[in-house]
Amino acid sequence: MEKQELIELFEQTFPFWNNLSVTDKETMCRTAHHVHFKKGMNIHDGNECTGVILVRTGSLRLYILSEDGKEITLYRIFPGEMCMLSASCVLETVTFDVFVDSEENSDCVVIGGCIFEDLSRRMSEVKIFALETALSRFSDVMWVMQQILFMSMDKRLAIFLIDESSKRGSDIITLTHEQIAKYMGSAREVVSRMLKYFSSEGLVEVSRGGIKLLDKKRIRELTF
Amino acid sequence: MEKQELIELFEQTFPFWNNLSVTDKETMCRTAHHVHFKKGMNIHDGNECTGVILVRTGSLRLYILSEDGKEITLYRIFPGEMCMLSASCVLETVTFDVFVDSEENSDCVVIGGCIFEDLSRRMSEVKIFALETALSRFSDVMWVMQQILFMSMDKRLAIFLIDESSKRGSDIITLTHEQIAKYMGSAREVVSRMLKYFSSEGLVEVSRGGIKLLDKKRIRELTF
DNA sequence: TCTTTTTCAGTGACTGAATCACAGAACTTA
DNA sequence: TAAGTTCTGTGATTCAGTCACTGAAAAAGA
Repeated sequence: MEKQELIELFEQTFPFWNNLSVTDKETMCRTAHHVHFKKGMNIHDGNECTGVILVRTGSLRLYILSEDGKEITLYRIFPGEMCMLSASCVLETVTFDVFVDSEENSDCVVIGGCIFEDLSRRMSEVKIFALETALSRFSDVMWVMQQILFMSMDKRLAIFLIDESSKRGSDIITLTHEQIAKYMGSAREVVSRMLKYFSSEGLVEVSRGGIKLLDKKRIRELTF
Repeated sequence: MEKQELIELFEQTFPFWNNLSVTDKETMCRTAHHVHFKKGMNIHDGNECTGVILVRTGSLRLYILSEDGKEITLYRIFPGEMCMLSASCVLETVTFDVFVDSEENSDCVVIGGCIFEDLSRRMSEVKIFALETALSRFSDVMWVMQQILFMSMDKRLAIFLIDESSKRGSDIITLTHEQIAKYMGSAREVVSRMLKYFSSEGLVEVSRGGIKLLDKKRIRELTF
């Protein structure tokens, strides 16, 4: 990856970039690693401080894990966004363990936690950016929680299908029931059964590894 | 409330206090209101920016509310602590609605949201404090979520009883099943049934409005 | 190409917890 | 002491998650 390219990426990602000293800019560029993560690979497991991860292509999934292996997806990170919670050392106040997987083959740029930590200690601007980035995900997480805690499965699945369809810009969702269940914090069988019900109502058409939305209007009604 | 008393409170609460200008200190003192909240009273409902609330005596309960009235308690705020999420205007990145009730008769000091906002815009130190305070609760909320999502009722109730007993420094917990259910994000009947089971096992003794912990050792074992 | 293996989906039985609809007991207040 | 309110107990029901297993479809290997 070109240095110029890296600088451009940093410019658009970090509002504080232009206020950094030449030395700090140099350090950032020199220490930033361009990393390719294979689909399904675990990137961060709550232990060491992986650092700040910028996603260029692909997507990451951030989740919590129970002792008996149950996962709840908190949110996903798409190109242009970044993962701040993986830089646990920058955010001492965040004490719960998050896990990060690469959902697809993803190209990322990783900035070592200590580099960022050093910057954030010296420049309040950087610290504010880190805190705000982390805090803004708090709201995403609360939305997920409200869905899991307050909404019925049919409503949640409808919301998921509509969201996913608009995000990907397609009426065909190529995800397995297992994946959907993970995103929704539910179980595969539950998703399968609900999809079958949706299908019997003519809302969707299910096939192996894919769901086609037939009647978005009526699916959307379920989300109200 | 004496001005001197107020200054002392601010000194121990806000690490940035001594770096404020005399004018700012003056403004803070002049605009801070000493408010008494009656037990059970709603203090903040997610709409207007109530401001930063410092608890002096009593306790507040912060919770989210579903459309059909179900509540999940996120955390509680005790003397010496403060509620930052009620200052929604200071934290633009927090977009979900929280509700705050006074659990008991509580003496609080409220600093208007706009005063704090103005400060935080001018002094990065104040902004960092606000963000860090809010973010530190993120971890509390995640702990609550992990309990609700991953743990069985008996374990959760055991954790609650042990926590509450150590917090109040007493083996007798004077809460109704209804209150416990609200704190735990469950239903009264469920708590009643589980308490009856605990009682049949000789772990606790239940009476109207109170629970006496008989065998803390075995209750604690349930929390593992 | 034809197996073999792996991944994905379908299904019935079961369990835990939330909800509903009561009833009765124990305090409070008039 | 009666009446009202708050708190608790209980059975029936529903919903979602879990378990155990099956078959179907796709991918990999021979």
